[in-house]
Amino acid sequence: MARRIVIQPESLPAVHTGGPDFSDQLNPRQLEAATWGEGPALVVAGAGTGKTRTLVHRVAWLVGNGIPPEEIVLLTFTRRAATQMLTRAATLLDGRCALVRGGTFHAFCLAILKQYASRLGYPTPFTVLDRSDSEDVVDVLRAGFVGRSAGKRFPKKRTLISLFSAVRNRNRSMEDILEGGYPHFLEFADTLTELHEAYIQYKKEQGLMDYDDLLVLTLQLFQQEPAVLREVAARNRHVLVDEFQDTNRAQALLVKAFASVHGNVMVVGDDAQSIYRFRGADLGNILRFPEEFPGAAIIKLEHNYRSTQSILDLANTVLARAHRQFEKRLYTERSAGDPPGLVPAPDDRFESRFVAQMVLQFREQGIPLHQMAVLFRSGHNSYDLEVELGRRNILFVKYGGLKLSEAAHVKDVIAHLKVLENPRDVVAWNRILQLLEGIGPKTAGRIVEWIQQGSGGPFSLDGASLSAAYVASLSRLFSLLQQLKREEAPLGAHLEAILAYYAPLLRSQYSEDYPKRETDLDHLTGVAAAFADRGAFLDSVALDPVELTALDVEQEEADEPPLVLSTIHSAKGLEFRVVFVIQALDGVLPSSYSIGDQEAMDEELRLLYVAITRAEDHLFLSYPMIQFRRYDGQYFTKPSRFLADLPETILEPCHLVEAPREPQTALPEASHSAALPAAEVNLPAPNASEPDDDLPF
DNA sequence: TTTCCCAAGCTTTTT
DNA sequence: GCTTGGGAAA
Repeated sequence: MARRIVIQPESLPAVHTGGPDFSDQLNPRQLEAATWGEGPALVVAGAGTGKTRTLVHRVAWLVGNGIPPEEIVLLTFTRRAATQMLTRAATLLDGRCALVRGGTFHAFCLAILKQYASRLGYPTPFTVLDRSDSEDVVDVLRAGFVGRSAGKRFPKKRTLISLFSAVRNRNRSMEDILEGGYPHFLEFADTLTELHEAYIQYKKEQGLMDYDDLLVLTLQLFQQEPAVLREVAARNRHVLVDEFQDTNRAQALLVKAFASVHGNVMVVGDDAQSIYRFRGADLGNILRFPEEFPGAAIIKLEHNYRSTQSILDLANTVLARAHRQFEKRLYTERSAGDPPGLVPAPDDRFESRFVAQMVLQFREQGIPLHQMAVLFRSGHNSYDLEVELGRRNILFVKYGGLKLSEAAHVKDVIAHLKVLENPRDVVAWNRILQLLEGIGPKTAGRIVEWIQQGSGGPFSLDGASLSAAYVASLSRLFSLLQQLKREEAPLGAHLEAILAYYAPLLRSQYSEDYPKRETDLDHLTGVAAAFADRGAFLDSVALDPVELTALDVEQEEADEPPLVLSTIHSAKGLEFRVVFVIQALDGVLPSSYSIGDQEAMDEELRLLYVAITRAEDHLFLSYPMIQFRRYDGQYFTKPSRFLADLPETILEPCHLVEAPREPQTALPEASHSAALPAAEVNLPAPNASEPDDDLPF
C-alpha cells in the first residue's frame, strides 16, 4: 500500500481558556471538537475514532465553562446512547452534567408537544401509538375504503403504515412513493391520499399520535406559532446531535429550529455508517450541513483507536465498493493483529457450533463474555445459535429482537393503563373490551361509541343497553376502572390491581403457555416500578420499548455479564474485542430486498462496514453453505457478494474440520470454498457419551 | 355476532 | 415457523 501522509488543518480555532483541561485525554482533533466555541460545527467521525468520548467531553467542557447544563440539549437515536453519554459526562464533572436535557428526537419532541399540543387543536392528554397501535387505527379506517378497490387487492394495514410514514418523513407525494416501491398500487394513489388524510384527522380527533406525528407536529407547531419556537429555542444554548447521518428530513429541520435562536449546533456523524435509509434517513442532511449552516466548521476524526490494522483494512476495502462515499480512510497505530477470517460452514448447525466453541476458547484466553458479540442482519438469523448457546449454558443477551411491549399479553395490560390516561383512546378500548367473553369487534365498537358520547360519565355503564351475555364481565371491568380512577395510588398498585383482574383472562386465553407470559408481566411490573407516574411510564413504553430478551438476563446479572447477540442495527455505537458476523449470505447481507436497487445496496454495504468496525481484536465472518427452506428443502447458498474475491491477505479463508471421532461426514465441496484453507479450525464432534447439560461450567 | 379452525401467505433493519 | 384471513358452526 502506498504511504499516506495526513495533512492537518491549517489552523486551530482559539481554545477557550479556563474550564476543564482535557488536553491529556483527547487527541488534537477530538480536543478541537470538544472545546469548539460558538457557531455551527460538523464533526465527521469515522467508526471507532472516539466519537462518544468527544461528545462526552464536549458536554463536560461546556458545563465546565459555565454553561448551565439545562441549556444544553443532546439528541441521540436511542435512549441507551443518551443515558450512556450523560452518565459518562456526569463522572467527569461530579454530577454537574446530570441536568443536561436530551434523549431521542421523538422523546424530546413529545415533551414539547405535551406542553403545546392544544395549540394544534389536539386534545390533551394524548396517547403515543407504537407501530402496531397505528396499524390497528389505520385498519379501522381501512374498512371504509376497501370497498372502492373494485375487487382488486388493496394494501394491507402494514403496507399502509409504511406508505404514510414514507410520505410524511420524506415530504414527498403519495404518487412518488408508490412509484418508487409499490407500483402495483399506483391506481389507488388518490384513494390512499384520502385515506391518509382521514388517518391524520382521526388521530387528531381521538388524541392519538404516531411516531411520525411527534416530529411532524412539532415542526407544524413551530411554523404556526413562531412565539413558541422562540421560546423553545431560547432554552437551547447549545444543541448537540449524535448520529446525524441517520436523521430524516423532519429531524434535520428540527435541528435547525432548535438552534434557531443561539445558532450553536454541533452535529456528529459518519456518512459511512448511515443505515437507516429505510426509515427515511437522508444522507443529504450531513452533506448539506455546511450549506444549511454557512460558516460551519468541519472537523474530521480519522484516528481509529478501536481496531487492529487488519480489521481496518477489511473495513476500508469493503467500503471502497460503495458507490457514493467520501474521502475518509481510517488509520490506526495499533498493530496488524490476526487477519479477519472468512468461515464457510457446512450448514447452520456447524456455524453455530463454530461460534459457540470459539466463544468458549476466547473466554478461556481471558476475554470476558460481554466483550464478545455475534452480529447478524435480522433478528431470526440467530435462532439456531441461541439453541446451541443454551445447550452449552453460555449466557447471552439479545438486542434488537422482540420487544416486551410488543407481546400481546403485555399490550393487553398496558391498554388498561392507556384507557385510564386517555379515555378517548379507541385502540386501547377495543383491545380491553374484546378480551371479554362474548364481545367481538362489533359489540366493542358499539360500546366504544357509547363511551365516546360520554352519556354515562367516565367509566360508567349507567344507561347503556347491554346484553346479559357479557354484562357481568363488563361491569367488573368498569368497576375496576372506576376504582383506579378514584384512587390516587402509585403506579405499582394500579398495575397490581389490573394484573389481578387480568390473570384469569390470561389463563383462559393462553391456556397453553400462560406461565411464561406471567413471567413477562412480572418483568413489566419491575420495569414500571422505576416510574413515578402512569403518563411517564406509558410514554416510555411507546418510545423506549424494553427489549424482552435483554430483560431476561439482566435478572441474573449477579453472574458473569453475558455474551452479546445483536442485529447490526442495534449494535451501532458499540465495540467488542471479538466479533462474529454470522449468516454473511447473499440474500441476507445484502438482503434480497435490496438487490437491484443501488442506493439500497450501498446501505447494505455500509451495514457490513458497521458490523466489521465493531471489532477491536478478532473478527470472523461466517456463513452456512447449505440451508433448509420450507418448500425447496436443502439448497446451496452463496456467500455475501461483498466478501467475494477479496485477497486472502485481507480476508483469510478458514476451513472447519470435524475432529476425527466419528466417520467424517462428507462435506460438500462447494465451488466457493475452492480458495484453500490458510487456517484450520478444529471442531470436535459433539460428545455423544456425555449429556450436553453436563458441560463443565 | 362470536369463535374456532384451517389455510394461506410472508418474512429486514427501528423510533 | 408464525401471524393474518377466510369460512363455517354455534
